[in-house]
Amino acid sequence: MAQQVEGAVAAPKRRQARGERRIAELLEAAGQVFAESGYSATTTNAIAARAGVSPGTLYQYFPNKDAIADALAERFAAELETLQRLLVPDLAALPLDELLSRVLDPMLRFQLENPACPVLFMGPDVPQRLADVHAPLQASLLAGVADLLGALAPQLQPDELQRSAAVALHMFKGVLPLLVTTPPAELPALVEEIKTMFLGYFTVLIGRG
Amino acid sequence: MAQQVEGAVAAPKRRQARGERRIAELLEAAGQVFAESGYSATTTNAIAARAGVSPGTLYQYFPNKDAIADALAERFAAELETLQRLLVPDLAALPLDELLSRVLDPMLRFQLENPACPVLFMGPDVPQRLADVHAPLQASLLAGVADLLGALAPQLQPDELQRSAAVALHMFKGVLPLLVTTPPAELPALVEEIKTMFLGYFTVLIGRG
DNA sequence: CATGAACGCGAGTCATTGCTCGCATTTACT
DNA sequence: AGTAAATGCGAGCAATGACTCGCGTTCATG
Repeated sequence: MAQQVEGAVAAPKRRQARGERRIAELLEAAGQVFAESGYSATTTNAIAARAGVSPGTLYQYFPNKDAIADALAERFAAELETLQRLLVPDLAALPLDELLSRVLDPMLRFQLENPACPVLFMGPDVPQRLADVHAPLQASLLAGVADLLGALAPQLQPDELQRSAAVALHMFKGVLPLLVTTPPAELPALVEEIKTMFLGYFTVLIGRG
Repeated sequence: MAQQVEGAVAAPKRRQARGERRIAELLEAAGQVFAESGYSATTTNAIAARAGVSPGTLYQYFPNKDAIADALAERFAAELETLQRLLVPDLAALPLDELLSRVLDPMLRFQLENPACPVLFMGPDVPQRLADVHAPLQASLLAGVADLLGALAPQLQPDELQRSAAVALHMFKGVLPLLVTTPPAELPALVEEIKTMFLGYFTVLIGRG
């Protein structure tokens, strides 16, 4: 991030100010185009055009199309890993609706600001390597949800917890497209509705003797 | 469908026996490949190869790639329209779990047998024309769900019904990937879990005075 | 069997798109 | 100002994939 000093560390590229900005712009543009068109249908030329630069400029900062997706996905992975730390079983002590707010609010905000995230993580047309790279994160998220559910509903068996956690994650994924297509004015109501959805499901899970 | 007669109607192609079979094989293959790779990432050559024919043969029956997706989508649309007729508000008289079984069982079976359906109807990379063609069906499904919900929870306002119906539909979409990746032995349990998910959500919606 | 039409093939064409290269411009530092 | 490196461009190169074409095969009919 900070290499104004001439001594420099690791990657001692000199004039990084513009470069870093360009990279950020390119990733932003890539995120938009990926979100709109999916992975295979987006062209590098479209990304460059969206960022307002020429194809050559794009390829000065990224060796190929995959690398762009990688860089975006890595950023997403880092943020998701941070968000995942919210999924501690201690939360189970809270009232269910507050628990849901604590977990869902940051998660939904992140997804709203990064609509390309689900495309790159779960699109059917992403390069296999990218899918492999993020399988562990998916698994870890799943485990986090399963643990939380286990704390909420101790009577459930491990395989039931796995299944319920998987269903919960897929419910979440499923409503993401709604987030980005909903006009901002109706967002709060939608977020409430999503919480209601989880509230209902989890209540049934907990209430099963 | 049945044109053994030589008089013929509309499209009086003569030797349809083999041809119809090929078309069915090609659509079946296309469904598989679309489901695996999404629209833009599937190549017509891959479809032909999956069907065990040459590219030229494929293009004898379909003018272009879009037409293949169209044919598949039209078939899906027809089946979905049939399934949608199950969504009558009369169902609201039934116990909630039986209502859910009546609606979800056929729906889930259809989706399980046609994994390409969500890809073609909701993929971000389908040609715009295809998306337009099926927007009405989507809207009609949404209205059906909203009506059913209205019968179940009469105290909800129209805009709340719309929102809840949209969320319900997206929940459904979201769990579809689970269906096709779940080993057959665990399918019944998954289906039960999906019903539980809707049961919880709808119960909260109904129970709100 | 003869014949014409449907069927089938797969190498080849053409447009698209990922990507490169040579050169011009900007910037940081002397 | 002088410089060298970083940045920028956009016309093109090459690979991919949608689609065609000419020819051979199979089948329903007379």
